[in-house]
Amino acid sequence: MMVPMSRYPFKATEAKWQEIWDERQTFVARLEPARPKYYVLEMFPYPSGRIHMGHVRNYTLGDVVARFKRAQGFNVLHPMGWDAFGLPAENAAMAKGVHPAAWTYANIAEMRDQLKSMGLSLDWSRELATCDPDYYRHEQAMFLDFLEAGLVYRKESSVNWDPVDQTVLANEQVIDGRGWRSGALVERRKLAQWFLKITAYSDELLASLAELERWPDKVRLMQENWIGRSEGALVRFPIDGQAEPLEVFTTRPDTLFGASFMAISPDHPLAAACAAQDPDLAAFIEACAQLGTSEEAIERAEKQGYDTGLVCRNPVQPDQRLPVYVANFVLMDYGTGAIFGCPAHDQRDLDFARKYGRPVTPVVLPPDADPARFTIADEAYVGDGRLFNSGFLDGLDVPGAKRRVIDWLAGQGHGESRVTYRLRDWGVSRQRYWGCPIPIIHCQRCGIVPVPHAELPVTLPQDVELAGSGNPLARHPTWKHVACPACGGAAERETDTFDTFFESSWYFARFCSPQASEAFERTAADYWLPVDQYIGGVEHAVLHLLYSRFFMRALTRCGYLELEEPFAGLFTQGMVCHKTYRDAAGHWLQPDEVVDSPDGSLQSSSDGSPVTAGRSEKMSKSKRNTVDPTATIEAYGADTARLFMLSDSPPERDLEWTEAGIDGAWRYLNRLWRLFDPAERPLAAAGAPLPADLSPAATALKRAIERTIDQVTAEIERFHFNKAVALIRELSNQLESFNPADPAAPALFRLGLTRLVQLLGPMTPHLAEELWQTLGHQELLAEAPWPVADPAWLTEDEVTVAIQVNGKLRATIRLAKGTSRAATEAAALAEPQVARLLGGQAPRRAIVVPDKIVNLVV
RNA sequence: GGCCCCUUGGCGGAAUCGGUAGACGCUGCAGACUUAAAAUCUGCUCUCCAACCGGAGGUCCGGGUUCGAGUCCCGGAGGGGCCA
Repeated sequence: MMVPMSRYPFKATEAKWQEIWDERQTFVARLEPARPKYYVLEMFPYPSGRIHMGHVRNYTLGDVVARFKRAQGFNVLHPMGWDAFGLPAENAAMAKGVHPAAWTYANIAEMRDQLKSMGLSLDWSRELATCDPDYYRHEQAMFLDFLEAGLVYRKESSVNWDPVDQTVLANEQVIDGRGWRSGALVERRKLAQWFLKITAYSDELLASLAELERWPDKVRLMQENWIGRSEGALVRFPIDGQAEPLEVFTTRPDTLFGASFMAISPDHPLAAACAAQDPDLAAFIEACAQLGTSEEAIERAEKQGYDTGLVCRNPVQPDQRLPVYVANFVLMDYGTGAIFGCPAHDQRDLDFARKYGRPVTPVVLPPDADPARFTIADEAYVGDGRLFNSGFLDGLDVPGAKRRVIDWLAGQGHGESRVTYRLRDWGVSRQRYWGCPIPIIHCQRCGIVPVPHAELPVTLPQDVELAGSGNPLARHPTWKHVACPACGGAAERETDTFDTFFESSWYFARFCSPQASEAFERTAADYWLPVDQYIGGVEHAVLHLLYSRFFMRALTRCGYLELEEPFAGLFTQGMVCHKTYRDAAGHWLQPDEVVDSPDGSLQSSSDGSPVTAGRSEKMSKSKRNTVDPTATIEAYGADTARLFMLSDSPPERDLEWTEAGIDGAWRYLNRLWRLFDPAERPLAAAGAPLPADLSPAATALKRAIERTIDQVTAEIERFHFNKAVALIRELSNQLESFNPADPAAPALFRLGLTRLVQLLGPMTPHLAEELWQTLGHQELLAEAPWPVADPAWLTEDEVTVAIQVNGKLRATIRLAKGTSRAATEAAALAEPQVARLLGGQAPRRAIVVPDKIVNLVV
């Protein structure tokens, strides 16, 4: 066995093993019902053209889990696909004159090669792209089934409308109230759109969060906030001269006696009714529509109202007249689209009351305040206290007053308790070309007609003109014109396409049977689902993950699957960051455009002008602080990049990309390579037993080997990959410095190196596979079982006990494990260093924790 | 504004339960090898006092609980996230 002990030839080695894994179909998953399964999934990428460091980190983390679980004997499913619909393809098409499909598939081809160069243990036979009609035909069928199940409806809803581009904008395309492309002021416009009834599951989606024990608390909290359950009351305020009362949802019914006005949303039907007789009001409502649709924009805008002239009566004190305003800060989508204003105890209401001269009556008295003198200046009091100025509620605390007033309202027929949610139904219509067509036909006579299942998929037309205004599908000369499936008359297709979150809400289930003619093959889905470990960025904490949870419930209701929670375990990784650089003019510079001077200053590599380094930020094109993973893999190999991704930073935290860190990983791989030099460290024959008599050093090494197996296994299980790497490095340091002349050395080297390679397998698979072969193994490391520590060597017979005097460490002693309290204390007192400090005095008190610590108090 | 999280050497970080703070690595310094450099190897690298032995301080700041606090509690500062 001759191994060339120069530098580790990563290029040839990585190519060699990737080819072997591929040929032997090592990572192709097969349904084997008798074996325990483990489904590892990383969030699939958008095919933007090139992978970035965030991908490298994400897929490295997932690959460690996949390879680890495989070694532990699980039947692992680890697939990859493409989130292939979306706006960037349309933008690229317009900018470069390529068809979105051509652009997308070219990007996929490129990125597939890049991912393959990472040596990931993926089952590529299950690859899918969501823009493939064979994929999206199923979601069209799902939509129709949801429609039938009552989970889909169509309603008028506000969208951000760019009046110059004549197009609908997503919220993130609105920057400071203007269209990102045209720069025109964005308007709010009503459009009939399709909605999925996610709110039908509000309570369930909220309650089940508690069962997602392997999800980060942070994400569960975010979803909880997003669903936003609030308990309160529905209150009916009679309107003078009208039969129908004004319905209001409030979380503070206890402050009803402090009401001083009513406010309704500009979109409220009552506002429209009043505007019909009042042109000024109509103009005001029009102006509110300029505000855009985001809550943030509405919140930041100045509070404005318009008095409709209508008057409500306060149910708890009917003599009180409450003017009704149309107000720009009341949202139609939340509660009932109407509120009562209690200025003393709500800041927004207070600002409004001050502006329009409404009275401010405090009704909750803070603890210790004097009821005769307590007044509200320009800050509302939102805290706890006792009710006053409130008739039959006087003297109650806030929760008590809420219960009391709700009982009273219910008794009088003026209201009842009510739970509302912040969560809104999911609007899935997008006025774009590069998305899944919504399989609906609009017929003049029959109305809304589903496309018959047999005619699915509704595919996108190839010939499309993307430049221009409005929805490209609507502008297409022929595509939308069809015969009505019901009456045969002339009708038109729906020209909107689905939100791309639609595709990502079920792709993980499709991976179980990606070629099946039906959406899911039940045996496969039942076997593989749920995903055991899902890994991705925290930016998807709410939308994607919540939609998917809803989707599985909806699919279950429609008989597709039997599954509630798609992701049993979730891990959210941190971002990859890098230093930022700017030249004297303030332009961002790429890292490779900056050179270090010997004096420590930074200069531009092109013209030598001075450069300032900024703080480390998430890698982004705009800050030009990206590092191309392919260049790194070219220069150092995939294993180096992977190892660096796992070292140092815990995976949930942000990782600082540094050249020094990459160098460090590369040096370590070469060090490992040299560790296998048979001239330096001859190995015993495979299977040769350890000598019976071990030197103390050999015993310690043997123990270290076994303990490392045990600890690395535990750390990988806990996702503490940085600690696992540290432990592995520690063991290789010990092997490196072990005396080759020790009689047990050849056997210990073989054992230690074997274990080292096995533990490294999930992290640096190519090098590990190569070294595994060097050790003489015929089978692949990728198919070898995970090592198990010999428990006999995990227990120490001697332990180090720390001795403190008054809480300060003064000495450490070695004692036999399990030494009694009394003996431990005696040994501590006998320690010369301790005896000196005690000066012959007996300690006042001695705390003894056997095998751990002694604290002597004097 | 509300809720939640974080803060440990020059740097990334380690320290399952309240029990030896700084594992592992990066950087830096010194040395070995070399004609020289790279690569590699060895040693040192929290601060202060001390030639050495050793000692004092130290986990954002201020309090508290405890024999003992990076870890628990209260208050504050700074940073981040979510919701407004």
